[in-house]
Amino acid sequence: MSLKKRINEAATAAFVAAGLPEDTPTRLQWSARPEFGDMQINGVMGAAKQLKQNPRELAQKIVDQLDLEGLVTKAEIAGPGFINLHLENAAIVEESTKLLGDARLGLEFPETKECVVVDYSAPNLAKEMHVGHLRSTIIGDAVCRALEFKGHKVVRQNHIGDWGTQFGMLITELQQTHSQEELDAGISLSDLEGFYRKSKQHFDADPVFADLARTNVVKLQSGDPECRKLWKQFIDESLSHAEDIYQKLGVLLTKADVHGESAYNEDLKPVIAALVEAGIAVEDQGALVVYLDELADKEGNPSVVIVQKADGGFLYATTDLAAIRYRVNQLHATRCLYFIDARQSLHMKQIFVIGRKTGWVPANVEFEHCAFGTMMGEDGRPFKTRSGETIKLADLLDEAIERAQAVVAKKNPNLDKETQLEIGRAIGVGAVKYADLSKVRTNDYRFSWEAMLSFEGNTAPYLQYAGTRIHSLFEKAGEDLSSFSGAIQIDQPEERALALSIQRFSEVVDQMVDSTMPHELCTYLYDLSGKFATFYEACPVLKPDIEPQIRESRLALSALTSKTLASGLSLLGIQSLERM
RNA sequence: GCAUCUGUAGCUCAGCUGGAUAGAGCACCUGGCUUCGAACCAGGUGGUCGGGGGUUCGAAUCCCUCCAGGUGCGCCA
Repeated sequence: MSLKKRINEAATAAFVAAGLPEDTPTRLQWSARPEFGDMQINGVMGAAKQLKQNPRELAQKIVDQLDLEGLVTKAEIAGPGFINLHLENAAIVEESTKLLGDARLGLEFPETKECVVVDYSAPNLAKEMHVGHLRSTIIGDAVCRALEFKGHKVVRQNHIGDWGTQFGMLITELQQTHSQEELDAGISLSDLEGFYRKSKQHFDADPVFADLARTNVVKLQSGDPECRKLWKQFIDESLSHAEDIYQKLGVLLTKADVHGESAYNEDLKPVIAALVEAGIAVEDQGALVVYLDELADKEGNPSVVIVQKADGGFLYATTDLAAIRYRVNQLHATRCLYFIDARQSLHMKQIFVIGRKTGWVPANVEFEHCAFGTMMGEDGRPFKTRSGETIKLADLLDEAIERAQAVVAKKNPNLDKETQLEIGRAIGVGAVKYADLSKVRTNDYRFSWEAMLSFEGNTAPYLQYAGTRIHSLFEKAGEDLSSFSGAIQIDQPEERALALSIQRFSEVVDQMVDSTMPHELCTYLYDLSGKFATFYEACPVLKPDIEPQIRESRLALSALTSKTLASGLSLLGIQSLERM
C-alpha cells in the first residue's frame, strides 16, 4: 500500500475516533507549499461545518487520535483547520526501497477486473488517414496501455468506416482504371487520397459514372460477389496504409482489432425490428425515428434520432446501436470507452440513452464518450495545408521525424548516421504524440511545430533527455541500471523532493485509468523530470569526494527515477532513449 | 432559436471531488559549464482568473446573469 493510502487510512480512523461518520472525506492531498508540510488533511473544515463544530477544536481532536507512528514526524493544525503532516524520512526511504524492487512501482491490481472495450482510431477507409484521426488514435492507445498495465482486460475496437455510399464510387473508379487482369491480380494504390479525389470528381461530373456508382452501392450491400471482392480489395489496401501509420506511430492496433461498420450489416434489421417492437422507434415522414425525452431541451422538445431513412437505408446511428449490442453481448464489456471527436457529443448521448432504454446496456455496464477537441493550426483555425486541404498523417509524421533528425545531427554529430536517424524517429514521433497527450483532451488544441520541437518545457524530448542522463550516469559509473539495487538514504532536500515525486506514480496512473485523461500522467512525468534535473544539479553522484554510501543511494534514486519515467512513457506509447 | 464547450501572464497551457500567497513553459532580464550530458539548472519581471451578482470560514473551481468565441442540431458519417 502506498504511503498516501496508509496515511489516509490512519486519517480516516482518527476521523471516526473523533466522532465523525466513516464516509467523511479526509481530503488528504500533497501540500501545495513546503511550509505546509508534505501532505495536508483538508477535510476537517467541511466536516466541522456539517456538525456545526469549531473546526480548530475538531482538528485538535483528530490530531490527538492520529496514529502515524513511524510515518509522520509532526501533525500541526494551521489556519482555519488544516492539518499539515511532515513525513518521516525513514518512511520515505522504506517506501522508495520497496518501489525500486517493484516492477509495478506500487500500482495495485484492481479489486474487480473489468473488461474494457475501447473504441478508437476508426479511420474512414475511403480516404487516407489525416490529422483528424491522430487524437483518437494516440489518446485511445495511451488509455488502453494504462488500463492493461493496471490489470484490466482491454478489447480494442477499430470501428473503421468501411461501409457506405462512397464505396460504390470507389468500386466504380477501380473498375474504370484497372483491367480485369489487374483487378484479379490484386490492386495496389500508392495515393489513396488522390484516388478518392478522382473518383469524387468523376462522380460529380459524369452522370453515367454516378449511376454506375449508385448501382454498385446497391449491389455491394446486397452481397454481389464481384462488388464484394473489389470492395474487400480496396479495404485491404486501405487498411494496410493505416497499418503503416500505426507502425510508424507505435500504436498497438492490429488487424485483429478491426471491427468496422460492415461487421454490423447483418444486425441492422434486427436492431430496427427490436426498436419498433419495443415502441421506441416510430414512423415519421416515412422514416423511423426515436424521440428522447431524456434529452429534451428546456421547453420540453424531445431530442430526435433517425434510425432508418425513408428509403429504407440505415444510418450510422443504427450501426452504433448494433455495436453496443455486440460489445455488451459478444465482448462481455463491463466498461465501454469511445474516443471520438467532441462534435459527436449529442450523437453519443443519444446512442447511450437508447442503449439504456432498450435494456441492451445493463445498469452495471458503463458507457463513456471520451471526447476530444479539434486540432488547430498555428493560426488558431482547423489544421489545414496552405491550399486548404487536410494534412495527411503520413506527411505530418515524416516532417516531424525529419525535423527531429536535423536537431539530433546538430546536437550530437558524433553519433553514426544510422543511430541519428533512429533516434530522430523516436524523438519526432514522441514529440507529436506527447504534444497531443499533454493537453486536456476535451479542449481544442493548437498544433505548433515550434513549441513541439523546440524541445523545451513540457515536451517529450525533455522527458527523454532526463532518461538519457540517467543512462549516461550508469554507464559512467559502470553499473547496470536495470538491475541496480542499493541502500537509499535521504539527506538533501532535492533527494527528498525526488523521492516524494516518485511515490506519486501509482496514484497518478490510477487517476488516469479512471478519468481517461493522459495529460494527468504527462503533467506528473514532467514534474518528476524536473525534480530529477534539480536533484542531478544539486547532488553529485560520481564526484571523487562523494562517500560510497551516498553514491549508492543517489544511484538508487536515479535508477528508480529512470524506471518510473520509462514506465510512464511506455504507458503513453512513447519510446525511452539511452542516448539522444 | 435550442444544446454544448471554451474564456487564467504578451503567447501556449496546468490548476484534482471548493482550500492557505493562482502555477509551468515560451518570450524578456540576471547568474551558473577546464570533471556525472548546459536539449540543463538557479533566480527575476509579468495575472482585475471575460464582466457583474450570489452561496460561505474560504470561489479560477459551485449557482444565476450578461459579454465574446467555437461546435452541434430528423433522412452524410
